[in-house]
Amino acid sequence: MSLAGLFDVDSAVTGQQVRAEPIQRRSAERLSALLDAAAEAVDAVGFDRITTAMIAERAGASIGTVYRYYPDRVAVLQALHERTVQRFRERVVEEFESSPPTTWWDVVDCAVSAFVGLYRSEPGFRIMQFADREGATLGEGTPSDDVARETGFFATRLAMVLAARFGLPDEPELIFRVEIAVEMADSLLCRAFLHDPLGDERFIAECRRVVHDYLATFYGPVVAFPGVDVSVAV
Amino acid sequence: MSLAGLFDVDSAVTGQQVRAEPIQRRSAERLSALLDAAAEAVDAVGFDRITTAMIAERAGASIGTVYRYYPDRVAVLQALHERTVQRFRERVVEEFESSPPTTWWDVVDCAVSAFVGLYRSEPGFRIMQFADREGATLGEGTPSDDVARETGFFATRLAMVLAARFGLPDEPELIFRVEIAVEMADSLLCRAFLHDPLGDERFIAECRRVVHDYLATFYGPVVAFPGVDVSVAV
DNA sequence: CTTATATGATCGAGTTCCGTTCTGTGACCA
DNA sequence: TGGTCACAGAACGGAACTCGATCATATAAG
Repeated sequence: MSLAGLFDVDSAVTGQQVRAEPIQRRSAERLSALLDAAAEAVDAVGFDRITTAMIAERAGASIGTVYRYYPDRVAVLQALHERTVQRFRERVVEEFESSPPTTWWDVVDCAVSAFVGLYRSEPGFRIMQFADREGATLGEGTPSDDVARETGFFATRLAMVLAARFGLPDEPELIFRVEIAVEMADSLLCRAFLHDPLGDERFIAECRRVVHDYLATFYGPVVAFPGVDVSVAV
Repeated sequence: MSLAGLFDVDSAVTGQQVRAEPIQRRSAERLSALLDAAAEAVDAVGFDRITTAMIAERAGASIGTVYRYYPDRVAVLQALHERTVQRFRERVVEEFESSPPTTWWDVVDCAVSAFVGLYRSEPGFRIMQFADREGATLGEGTPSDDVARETGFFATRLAMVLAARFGLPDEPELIFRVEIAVEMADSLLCRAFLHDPLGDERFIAECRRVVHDYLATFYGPVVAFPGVDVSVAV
């Protein structure tokens, strides 16, 4: 099983948020144009301030067109979220290919780099944080419970890679620990970009260190880990 | 400077979200009744499903009364958030008094216990997570930039306690590291309560371990720390 | 102590804004 | 030329928010 395969598109969780599959090619372009518009709007005004009219206008479409493809407002945001998660996975794979990982740490490093890179370049990337938490707040009758567990899903995939390719023990604990690591990294990276659009380097660096140290507690330190002193200081 | 003083009410960040200060005593009761109602509503339907009418009805007031005290819907949620943060601080102080801390770890431990305890007992406590992130998404023209930095504010206070009472070096790094720790703990504890209303013990325990290990990297391990093996395993 | 008056506090119908639906019109295909 | 796909924007409904009328309380005057 290849790295790319593990993270690939087909294995993604697909919520049925699209109302009508695009028949003509023109439609597919409209669809992505709508998501692009939503992504811009996310950066411009934030999640909640987004109006359907705003999305339609930025996409050069009309209100009706939005509702042709999505059942409601939040479905658009969910679709954007899924596309963003997908692009994140693709970006991780790209990082793998440009600098093939040789240790489990390299895998984590690639994931962090991918996250940071996309946060800087991809409009509306902050939507990553959003839906994960939001799915929980919807609480009771949410149909797509899968979406709420995106982070857990990604962690599971990542754990599989680490087990299959780098000999980490394939136990249930592995998934749990990777999820812990993902959760920590996510929060620290989001914090890094909270006020700084380029991302506060101190938080990014500390994120790498924290994740490394945490996993190294169980799976041994990586030799020649750059810039981190694992020993106890002061 | 006492522990209680460090966390006390007066030093809290006060966003001017209240439209009119209550003159008569009756008003103060109304105000807290509105927040109580909002808190119930948070648990009942989640953030976004909350309507102003819902808050008014639960509080036994009318729509107009809500808008007498708060400029808009989100201001009510922000006020609830601040009150919750305040109660969290008070709870931490209570924990301090019931079992006085003797090491820096005890302080962290109290904070975690306070967080978990309130999540279980205080209605609408999940609002903690919310506004921190949300303040950021509001982005540009937010008048109260202070509110967005609640976490950072709390971390600063906590760092002061650790420095003043437990001899941790009073450097800028301390604040930064405490903020990292708070950020990690926050995300892991929220994750613990994401699907489990009582909080997943595994995540709570791992939160304690992670925070301890991180701070111990800089400030030395705590002797006889319960149940955590600081040495590298496997 | 009673009454007058000002101001705080409350209410809820009315207004506006926004999400969503629906109907009419044009574009592509057989 | 009939039929389906795609689109636009007016129309609808509900929720956020405003505003003037009304009630409650505190202070001042008699």
